Amino acid sequence: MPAPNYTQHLPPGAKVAVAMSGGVDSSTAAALLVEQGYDVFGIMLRLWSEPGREHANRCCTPDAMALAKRIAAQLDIPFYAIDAKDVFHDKVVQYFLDGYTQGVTPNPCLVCNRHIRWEFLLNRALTLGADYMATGHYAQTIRIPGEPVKLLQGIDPKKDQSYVLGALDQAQLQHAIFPVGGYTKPEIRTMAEKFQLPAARIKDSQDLCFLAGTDYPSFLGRHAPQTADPGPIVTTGGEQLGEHQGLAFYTIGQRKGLGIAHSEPLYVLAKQADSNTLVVGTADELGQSALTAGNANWVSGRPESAPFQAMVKIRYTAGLVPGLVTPLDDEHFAVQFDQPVRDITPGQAAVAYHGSEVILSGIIQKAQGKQPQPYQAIRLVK
RNA sequence: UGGGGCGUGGUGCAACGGCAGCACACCGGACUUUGAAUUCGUUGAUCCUGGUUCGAAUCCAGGCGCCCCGG
Repeated sequence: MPAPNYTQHLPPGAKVAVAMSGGVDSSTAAALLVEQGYDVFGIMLRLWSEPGREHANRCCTPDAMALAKRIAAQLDIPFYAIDAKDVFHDKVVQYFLDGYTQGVTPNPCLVCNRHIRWEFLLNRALTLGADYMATGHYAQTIRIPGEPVKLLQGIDPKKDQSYVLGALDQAQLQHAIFPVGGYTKPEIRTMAEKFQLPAARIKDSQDLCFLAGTDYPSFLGRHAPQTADPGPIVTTGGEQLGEHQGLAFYTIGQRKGLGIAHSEPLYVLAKQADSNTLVVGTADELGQSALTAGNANWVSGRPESAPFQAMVKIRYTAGLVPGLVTPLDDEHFAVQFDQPVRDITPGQAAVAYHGSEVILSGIIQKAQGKQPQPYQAIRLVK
């Protein structure tokens, strides 16, 4: 069994709040911390749900809440439920709706981690006397006294979640513990069995919790009906192939759902908000070589000023690709990739790594290079 | 109202007279704490009526529909 890295330089017996969800990872995290002798308590968010659909919210159904409470009781730790409905709606759901309304593809999980879990919830945990807060994220930290806390990828490359934590700052990381990040998912499941946690066999969570079991287009339809604005689907040559139902329902690189029969698969190359046009093309037209990002977060708290080579991830489930990162100003940076990269999508995060260490995170504002030629959208169909 | 061409799943195309196949789309599953991607799989068709033939998407006749030329 690998050494539990997360205990590095943690005071023995420290008081640790565990953000619980009722799932395997956070439950095992809590059990591990209890086993390590920390003074543990459980804490869980009550998040916003669509009125009338509360039972379908995957993050915090009454069932999940009851399960987490039961696990806490089994571990013999206190458990607190924290209401975060309003702040979650204001920060996350609104961000989600605004992003799609503006024509980008937002990642609400990033915002939730930054503003809900690691701000709102962390503050509650500290108020409740905690020294640290733990979550079930597959990520790792390194604490060396006198140095910034480092954020590392989880050991399990298939489960690594450091990408969604790249927006955390030092004030947050100082208090962060990721007990499961030093283990693989199978190891965690095995431990959950060993601890006899009822969550051991529960399927991993997925999809956006607040969508209430529906798909996001129908959620947009209910909460941002103005996004249902049909317009032309055209090729880079300007030929119209069909009609889209609203740019918000598509994202860069998307293949399914275009409804266009063609001799080969077509993918979304670009969304042109000004002309309400969806630009599509073949697989070999995908791929761009550079991006610029905003909302820069230097994890160490110490921004670089010179360009540097790094491995960069442009969406949650993507490989690391090499590129040159160039800081532009306090808020912005650019990345020039060594090779063209598919599906660089405004609204998603670009996260730069040195080895397994997260250096820098930002929100992609635009992709550049090998961009489809600008053209005038022309209606050619009858 | 002369000539020529074409009618096959939702779309675009294949099939020497011999089990109607492919691509795209659609639908479903897997994967995934975002949207996607990827992957596995299921549906689904010979314009109509006759004729020739052991056997017709294929050959013949007629009908219906569409396209091009008739500068």
